[in-house]
Amino acid sequence: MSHTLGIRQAQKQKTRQALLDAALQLLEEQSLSSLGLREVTRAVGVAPTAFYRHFRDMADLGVALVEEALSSLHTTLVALLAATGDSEGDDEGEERIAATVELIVVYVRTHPAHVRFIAREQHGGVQAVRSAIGGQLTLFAREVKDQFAREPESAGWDEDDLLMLARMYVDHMVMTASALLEASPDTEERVAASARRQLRLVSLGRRHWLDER
Amino acid sequence: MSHTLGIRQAQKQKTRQALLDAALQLLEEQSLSSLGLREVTRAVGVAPTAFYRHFRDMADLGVALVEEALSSLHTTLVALLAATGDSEGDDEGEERIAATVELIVVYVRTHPAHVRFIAREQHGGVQAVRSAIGGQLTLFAREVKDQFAREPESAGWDEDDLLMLARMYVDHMVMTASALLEASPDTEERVAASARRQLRLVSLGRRHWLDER
DNA sequence: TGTACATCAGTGAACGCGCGTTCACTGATGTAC
DNA sequence: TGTACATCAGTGAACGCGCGTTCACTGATGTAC
Repeated sequence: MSHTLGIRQAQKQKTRQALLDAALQLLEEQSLSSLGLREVTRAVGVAPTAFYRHFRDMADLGVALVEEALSSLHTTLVALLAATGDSEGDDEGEERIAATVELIVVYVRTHPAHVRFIAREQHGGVQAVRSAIGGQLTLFAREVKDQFAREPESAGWDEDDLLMLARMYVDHMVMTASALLEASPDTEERVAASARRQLRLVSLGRRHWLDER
Repeated sequence: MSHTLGIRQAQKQKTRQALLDAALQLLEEQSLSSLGLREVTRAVGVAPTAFYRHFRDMADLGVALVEEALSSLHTTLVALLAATGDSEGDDEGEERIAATVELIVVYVRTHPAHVRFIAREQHGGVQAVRSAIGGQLTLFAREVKDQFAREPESAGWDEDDLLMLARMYVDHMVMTASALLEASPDTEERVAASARRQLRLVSLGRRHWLDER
């Protein structure tokens, strides 16, 4: 009685996923606007024309990749926020900062191609993909803001300032992830240490935000 | 007795500059890895083969563009640091922050194509161009660090922390510039205001950096 | 200043190649009875 | 369960096109005497 999706549809989805995977791998070495449809189908082992059964063009595939990449990032972010919510006041947030950076390090290690894709296409040459990424990052910032709003340190903050702070965190995460990509295994710890100090600085600024009136 | 460079060499340089200008304009709508040599020569009005008198390939032209874009940014940065050096202690640095953001706003208005190029190719698909940009930004960070080192607020800071702070400023500038590009004339002021608040937050963090020991 | 030769920025024809897209097709899967 | 027809993911040939690169060239500019 279980709904098994049908052989045809299952096979179609498998091909679609293969196209996405192949594209993502090819995009490690080039940008979306120079990636060809034939390159992708060749890598998968299907005829070029099969591509059209799944995507209108490469921009369309790019938008699908954004969805895939950022939904996995979303999972990570939610985990990060949950971990962030507890243990307060005891160590000035040092533990949270370490956990945040560690999560980013692990994410980059497990999803390097996704991170590279997002960093590259965030300002890349394909309009539809840029908008998709921008929209998702704005959503992320709003979630982070909502989390911040629940924390006691945010008493007295107005909405705009909270959103600004959240954007700093999100942008900093993307930047750290991208910096970790370029790092070799032995410079990785340096990058992580620098990211932690930057978060510490922002956290200090946050704590003193309302001091001056 | 003045050295007038010669008609031939002057004409060559003029063509070279025309190629750079045409490429920069074409790159507003696409990324370097998808820009063709023939597109560029067609826009200038010379034969495709003339390209090889000036550049080995498009990556080579890209590196030349990085030099052009970041040397004008360098001029702006030096002006910014000079303006930053004076007037201390009276208004918590609010004036300096306003001046910094205003300088970025003006720079983006006067050099939008250069800004877009740097933002796009910083993580783009052409290795040589990525390295060129990365190297220049690192140089910038070092200059900013040297300026910071001269300021009284930096007493007691170690080298690594100063460099980290400088990188935050440089990265923030690039990010703000890129955000301003996407902004319409009526959202521009919102972006600028947010950038100022972010700088204020960092500045607060800087002031309290040594508090905790 | 004038002449003879060298240099070299830009030309234009030619090449082979891979591209995106079209089209009519095939044959396994799905559906109706 | 079996049969007859519909659907549709993937095929393969064909197309016109613009690409990067080669090559021998031209003619204005530069140089030596």
